[in-house]
This record gives sequence, structure tokens and C-alpha cells, in this order.
Amino acid sequence: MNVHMPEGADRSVPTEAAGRGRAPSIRDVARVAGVSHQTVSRVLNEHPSLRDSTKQRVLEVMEELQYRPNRAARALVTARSRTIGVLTTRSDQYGPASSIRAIEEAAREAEYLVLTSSVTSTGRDALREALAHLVEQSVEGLVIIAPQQRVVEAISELSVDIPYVTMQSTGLLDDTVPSVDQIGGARLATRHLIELGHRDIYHLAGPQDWIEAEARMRGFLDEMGAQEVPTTAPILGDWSAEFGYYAGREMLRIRDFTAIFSSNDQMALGLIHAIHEAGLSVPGDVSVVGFDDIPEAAHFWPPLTTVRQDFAELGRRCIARLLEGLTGDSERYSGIIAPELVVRKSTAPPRR
Amino acid sequence: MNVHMPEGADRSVPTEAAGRGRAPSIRDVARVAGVSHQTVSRVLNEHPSLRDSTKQRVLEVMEELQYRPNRAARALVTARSRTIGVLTTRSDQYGPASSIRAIEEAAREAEYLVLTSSVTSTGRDALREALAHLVEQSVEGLVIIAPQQRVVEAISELSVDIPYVTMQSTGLLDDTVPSVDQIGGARLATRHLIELGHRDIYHLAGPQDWIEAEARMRGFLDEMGAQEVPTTAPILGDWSAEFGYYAGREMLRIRDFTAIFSSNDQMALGLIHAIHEAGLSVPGDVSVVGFDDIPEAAHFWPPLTTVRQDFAELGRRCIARLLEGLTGDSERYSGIIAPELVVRKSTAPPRR
DNA sequence: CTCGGGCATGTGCACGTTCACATGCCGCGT
DNA sequence: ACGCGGCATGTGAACGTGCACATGCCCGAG
Repeated sequence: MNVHMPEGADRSVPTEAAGRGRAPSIRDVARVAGVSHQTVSRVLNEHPSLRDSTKQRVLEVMEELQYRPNRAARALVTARSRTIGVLTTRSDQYGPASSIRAIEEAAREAEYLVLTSSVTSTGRDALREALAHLVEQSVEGLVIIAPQQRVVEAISELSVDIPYVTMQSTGLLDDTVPSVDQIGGARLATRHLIELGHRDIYHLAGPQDWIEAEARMRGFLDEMGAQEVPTTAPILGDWSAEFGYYAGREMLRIRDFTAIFSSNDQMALGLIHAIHEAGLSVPGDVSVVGFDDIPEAAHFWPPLTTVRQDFAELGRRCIARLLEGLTGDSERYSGIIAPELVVRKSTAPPRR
Repeated sequence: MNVHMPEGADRSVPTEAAGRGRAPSIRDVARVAGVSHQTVSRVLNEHPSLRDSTKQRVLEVMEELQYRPNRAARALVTARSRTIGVLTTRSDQYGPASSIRAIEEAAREAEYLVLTSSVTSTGRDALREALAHLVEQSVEGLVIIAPQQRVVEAISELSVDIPYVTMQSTGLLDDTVPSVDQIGGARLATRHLIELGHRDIYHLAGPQDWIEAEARMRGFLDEMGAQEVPTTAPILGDWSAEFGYYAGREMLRIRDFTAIFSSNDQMALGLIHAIHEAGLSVPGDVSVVGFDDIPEAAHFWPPLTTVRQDFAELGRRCIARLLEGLTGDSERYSGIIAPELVVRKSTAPPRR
């Protein structure tokens, strides 16, 4: 880490008129260019009726004075902040992080800023506070990446009065809105195991409260039902490799299964760890399927069969959808994003 | 994903005076409370000379009208945005993401906002643009998490005239500033391998341009030198598991080493993948040490010996340092953050 | 020639807040 | 009794920008 502080005190701008320490305003530019402040404003806003010569002159003066539009002033008068807020939990996870990044890029393209507020606890108060924090910054819209049922409830209770998008991608809500088909993805994974010949399949699910966890679980159960394979109750985890490991150890004490479908890649990793530690092999003794396809999944040992979902695309569409509402256009974005089964080496027919 | 748009058109606020669609201002509050707008302003700024009864009344009216201070107006007149910008590359990686999160929390605590701008390319133009973007939002300070030499150069060339902190943690710059001792961490890892009895040790480094990669490489070379172990030239990677995998395959064609120190955990994972694929064992045939201690590292197979660095702490200190400069206090934060060697199962004495 | 209309530009105000200064009041020292 | 200082509050201006409206000009139709 390294720090840089500008001199500040003796800025010693020599002949420049502005002087007062404040940055040049459109009025300064106007004076130097010999036009009115409004003309400068028009240049900024690309007003159609402007003589080219005038426009050029103003632009030159702007460059010369190093003029930068004052966002606060603009926001004040237009009552638009051109800022959207992102509320997120677990922003250090691969999925959310990718989405946030995509959101940020998409927003920047539309000349919006992104204000992130990540919250550690999912308690109602923490949420309320984070939300209030964002709203008070007068964001124009909100993206909520906190895919837990209780968060969604808390949000609707708090009656946010600005447009918001929640990134709960079950794939079963109305399809006028983009989302990743979690249920379909889970069915893909489950079907893959069944088609390999597995009948004793466990599901290591995500936390009870999480919408995506629920959707994947549902996909699992649906597919098992559709194929008439008897099912055992899913185990509820917390997404962490740590949990996957301990769950795996526990499960192996009984070992009445030949395959596990884990609700995300991290837990699958922990699972594989536990299986190896017990002296068993993947996929020889147990097949494992994950979900997400994090970049590392291809290099797990064995490389993980998993379901890929495009977080970045989801983030982009979220912003598109939100901005479209903001700007008044109502062209519908639609279509669910189809996840994709990536078959690697962690699955094989059951031994017999 | 799910979208919510407020009615907007027929908001139908019943008797409220404000009406006009605009949010209530301090003048509205003042009118209702029967005081001047300045008194309301004083309540907001916790001015000392205010009668308790007055203050109370104003606060009640604020609550009643759902008054929210207008950030833009305040920023306009004070010329302070209470916003800091974060410029980052690869924000989807564990390290940067953790730091960003910590930065965001620390900033929020100090009632600052965080504006993130992540940049994919490290080309000078992309950097200039991202930087300009942030500066134009009139951020008061900048944290730059883009630990590449060329970024640092580009930044200093662009002559940013606001305070900024670059998160380049070599551990050798002046110690009045917090940073993680990368060199020390790398020496720890290297010494561990040497003490186990390894003599033929390779180093899979990060990209040439990255300051941290350079520091770790230097730590490796320093320690090897100090212990008088002959060294081969490090291999330059790109931090990805993918690269680690291909590098590993290449290296195994010669196989004149018994241990590898990888500059991060992801590459170590790829390395292990390649080693396993070649039918060799870790740590039996090759010992591997990583760097970072990402949460998954404990569940790699075998669990990875690595060097833990506290990204969150680094982020916090960064903000502390920046804000301290901003607010004028100049109490020095100091002390480098010591990384810690975490010995797991991927290292053992060389076979013989 | 006159008048209307569009183009290029200017004028003044509004946005919501803080700052500098002004005001009235009360109590205390002389 | 008078004045002075500090407290509680009020008044007006400023911050930088965009909007509504006004202005002057030129060109073409009648």
C-alpha cells in the first residue's frame, strides 16, 4: 500500500482567474469563451441548435480550464442522481462478485454509477439500515443480490419506493424477466446422475432460506420424481467447502448412496475432500455433481462435473431491465438464461 | 430476478403540503415546525446552541414528513461528496473482492460512500477512462486495487490531484503505511520447503507486471539465496488455475524438482491437477505450497499448505489511512500485516 | 416590403443546503 | 441603570447546473 496526498495548501495557480480554490464552473468557461453559461450548458447536453464554431470554442476552453461538470449541481437541479445501488450479501463469493462486476460495467456504459452496500448479517435491522443508507444517497434504482427469502420479505415490508430488481433466479416466476433457470439446471444435473445408472442419490442443498437453494432442491426432487427414483431428504448446508467436508464425513458413516448432487461447487469440493479422506474414490465409489462452475471447478481433483450459470449475463440483464424501467422505455427483456451441464470427471456409472 | 416499479404516476399523497412531487426540503420541515430553515439545518448538523424543545419538535416534523436530507445539495454547497472511489482490476478474485468488501464497510462506518469502478483491460486508455470516470464523480479519495506496475505508473502519470492509496503490498516500502509483507510470506513458504529437505524447488510466479508477484518472487529468491540453495528461473503465470494446470503439464515432462512454490492458490490447484493427472502424488512425489489461503484451500486434495494474508484487514487499514488524510488528522497508522504460514497436507519431505 | 418562424444564443430563476452575518433576548458585572 | 457577551434563532446569499422564457437574427413566403 502506498499513499499519495496532493499539496493542497499552496496550490499556486498562477494567472488563472478562478482562483478561489473552487473548480471552474460553466460560468467560468462561459466568460473565457465569451458566451453565456447557458450555451456552455448546451454544449454539455449536446443541444442540437448550436453553431459548430461556438461548440468548438467552448470545448477548447473546457479543455484549457480542465473543466469538469459538477455532478452534485446537476443532480440537484435535475433531481436525478444517475446512480443505482446494489445491496448484497456475501459479495466475496464468486457468483455475486461476478454479477456485481457485470452490473457495474453495464451501468457505466449507461453512464450510471454503482453504489455497493454489502451486508454481513441478514437481520432485519441490518438490512433496513443498509437499505436506508442507499436510499438516502438518492439512488434511482436498486439491485438486490441477497437471494434469501427473508431478505425479499424484509424488502417488501420496508416498502421501498424506488424501482428495484431482486436477483432471485428461480426460473419459475414470470418469464418477462431474465433469470437463470435454477430448477432446470438442477434437473439437468440430477438426470445426468440417473442416466448414469445411479439410484441412491443424495442432495446437499444450500441454506433453507435461500431461494436458489430451494429452487435447486426442487429441481432435484422434481427430476427424481419424474424418473420415479426414490428420494431421501436433502441435507441443508451453508454453501461453504467447510460444511461440505463435515457433511461428507457424516454421510460416509452410513454410505447408502452412490452419488451426490451438491447445490454449489464449494460444498462439492468439501465433499470430495471427505470422500478422499475416507479412502474412497471419486467417481469410482461416489459420483459428485456441483453447481455454478466456478473457474476452479475444472481443476478440482477429479475435475468437477457441474452446472454452469452465467452470472455476468444475469448482472447485465438485471441492469438492462432496471434502466429500461428508469428511462421509461418498456421494451421487455425476456427469456430465462439456460444453465448448461458441464460433464467432467467426477461422475461415472455406479460400481457394481 | 424480479422487478418492482413503484406507481409513480398517481402517488396520491393526500393532504401533504409539499405535493409537487419533489421530496420535502428543510424549508418544508421549517414551515411545519414553525422555525426557520436554518434552525432545521442546525438540527441536522448537531449545532450546540439549540433549545432541546426546538430540536425535538424539528425532529418530530422530520419523522412526520419522512424528510431525507438531499445529498446533492449538501455536496454542492460544501464541495465535499463524502464519497471515495475504488479502482480495481479482477474484482471477481477472492483477494480483491474481500478487500473491497472491507473497504466498503470501513467507509460506511465513517459515513463515506464507495464508488467502484472495475476495469478489465489494463491498457492506459482504459485506466485513464476509469479514473476520469471516478474523478468526475468528485470522489474525495481513491483506493486503487490494481497491483500492477504499469497501473501504478499510469496513475502517477495521469497526475491525479486527489488523495489516493494504492494497494501494492510489497512490504518493503516505507513502513508508515500498512501493507502485507509479501516478501516475508514468500520466504516463509520457501523456508518451509527447504526445511523439509527440498533442494530442487520451482517457483510458479504471477504475471511479470504485478507488484505482488514480483515481491513474492523476490522473497523466494532471497530465501533460496540465504539458504544457499541453487535456484532455477521462476515461471511466469497469470494467476489462473488453468495456467497452473498447463504449466504443471509442461514442467512434468522434465521433472527435475521435488517441490513447487506457487504464487497463489488457484495456480497451485491447477498444478496439483496436472500432477495427479500424470499419475503422481502430492506430496509424495511433489510438494506444493500456495499463497493467499482462499477459503477453498483447506479442502483441496490434498489440503493445501499456503500462506494466509488478511485481505480484509488490509482493506480496512487502507481506508483508515485514506480518511485520516482526508480529515486532516495525521496520526500515523503503521505496521505491516504479517502473513502466516498454514501447513496442511500438500507438503512433505522429498521421497528418497 | 412585411411578417412569421425557426435557429442560435442570452437572461433570470429554481433546486436544497450551508455559511456569514444580523437580530433579539437574558443575565451579569460595574 | 447601563452595557456587554453569549445564546437561540432568523435573513439573505451563494454553490453549479438546467429549464422556461425572451431575444435578435436571417430567410423565405405572401
